[in-house]
Amino acid sequence: MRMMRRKTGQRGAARTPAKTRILDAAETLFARTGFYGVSVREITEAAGVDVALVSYHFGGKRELFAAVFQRRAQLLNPERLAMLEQVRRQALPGAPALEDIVNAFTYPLLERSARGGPGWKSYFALIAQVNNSPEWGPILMTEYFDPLVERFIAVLREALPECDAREIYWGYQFLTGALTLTFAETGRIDKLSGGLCRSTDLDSVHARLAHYVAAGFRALCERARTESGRPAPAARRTRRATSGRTGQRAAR
Amino acid sequence: MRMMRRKTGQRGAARTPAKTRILDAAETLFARTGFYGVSVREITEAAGVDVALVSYHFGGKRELFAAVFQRRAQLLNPERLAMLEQVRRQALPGAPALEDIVNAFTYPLLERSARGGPGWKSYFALIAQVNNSPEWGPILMTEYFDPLVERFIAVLREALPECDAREIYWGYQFLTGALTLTFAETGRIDKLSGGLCRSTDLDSVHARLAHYVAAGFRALCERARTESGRPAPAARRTRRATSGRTGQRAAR
DNA sequence: GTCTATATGGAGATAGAC
DNA sequence: GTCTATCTCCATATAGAC
Repeated sequence: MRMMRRKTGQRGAARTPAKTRILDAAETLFARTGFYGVSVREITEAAGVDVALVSYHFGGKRELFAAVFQRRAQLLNPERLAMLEQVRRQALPGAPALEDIVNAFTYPLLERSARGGPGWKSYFALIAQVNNSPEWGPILMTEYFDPLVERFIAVLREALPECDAREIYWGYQFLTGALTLTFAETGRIDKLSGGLCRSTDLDSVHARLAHYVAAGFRALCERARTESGRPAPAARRTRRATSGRTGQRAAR
Repeated sequence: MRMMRRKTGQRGAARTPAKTRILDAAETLFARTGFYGVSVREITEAAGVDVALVSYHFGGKRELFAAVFQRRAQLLNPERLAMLEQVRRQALPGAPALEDIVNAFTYPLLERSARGGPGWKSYFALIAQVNNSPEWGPILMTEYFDPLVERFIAVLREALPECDAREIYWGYQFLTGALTLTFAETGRIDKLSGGLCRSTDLDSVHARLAHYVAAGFRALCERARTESGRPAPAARRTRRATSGRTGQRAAR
């Protein structure tokens, strides 16, 4: 995509390889309308290469989709792991603050989506869709990101040693949902807020998400400690934590 | 879907109308692979009706998609609004607890996804995809849900009168991201947790999400109050809130 | 590694009979 | 309201020349 030398024709010294051009174009287009919303012809036309090269280089459309997904995951995950380990070292002999753990998880992503260029931007929009897809999520997210996630969850558990593991898993799910919706940059918050917030403003997300999530984790652990057995917020009575009955009960 | 009387042929007294059968089948299939991942032929075959009826009843495939989306939104939103007003009344003369506001927003959805039957389950999986789609999100979510969201945000602002509006909008975005990923039920948390948590267990989500989100809102308001001007968690020094430098800074 | 040409099947939509 | 038949176009994939 960036700096491409105009279609086919001049194969001078430094022309981008067809395989890369296909990956770049596919990334942009898949991010826009998903796997089924783009044809390989659209991709190869945008890339300025021949249709048949998708089969040659990747095997088929599905393999191309996986290759797009894998390419940048490989670059991201080592950096995120390194940042996590750095955070751990600096906190020794104690455990790191939750905010720092969450930040090590999200910052490398937010930073690249904000300032890494259009390829990264598309990539994260694609992740938003895949993460929420019953078809692709269990395949691609699991394969390319869950090893890293397991490491993060292990460190979160160190930081919350009293906390039931289930609270951590649910807290992580809420985190990844909030994060990936951010990547979709649908502009919905722009309209809702009358322009006060912009979905492209990832620095604002960076400034807030780790605080939000860390507080959420702490609340889950607190809840598990004090009200195990209680089914849901709607069934409580005290003010400030919750007030009155708010409607139907959860269980039953 | 439920109780359908087997294909075409016996048009006895109470056969489900073709229009409904199409909506039901489309809901299931769109939820699985998205708008482009299903053909109208697959839909009408699953519905046991003729292909041409999609054009006749809806105009075309895109209009069918919107109709699927609209059908249940119309049922949900009045109930959510009523629950919100009930929560407000019961809290008078004060403002409701954040947990109760969030719960009024999420409970009618979680409850139906958990116990409303397969149609509702598919519907929410579809919402998860639409909410994270740069193509459909800005159109469908905005049209069918944002009027309701604006009302919720107004009540949240009443409950957090000192808080900058931007914090509320970002807090809402994180909420809707966490909620809709839950609806996708990708089974990722099952694998990650080794079976300790199940993505189909929406009662566990109901027991946790409002606490998590309410704590997150409070943390955002606190952050805005105490550290406006600070760019991000990575740049702080105190322990427990955050510790040390964790890596690159956010802004600049 | 890249391109031409083609095989084979499916897409969405509609005119018009019933 | 529903179905038959068909129009037109596009999909993915591959065989084989260069």
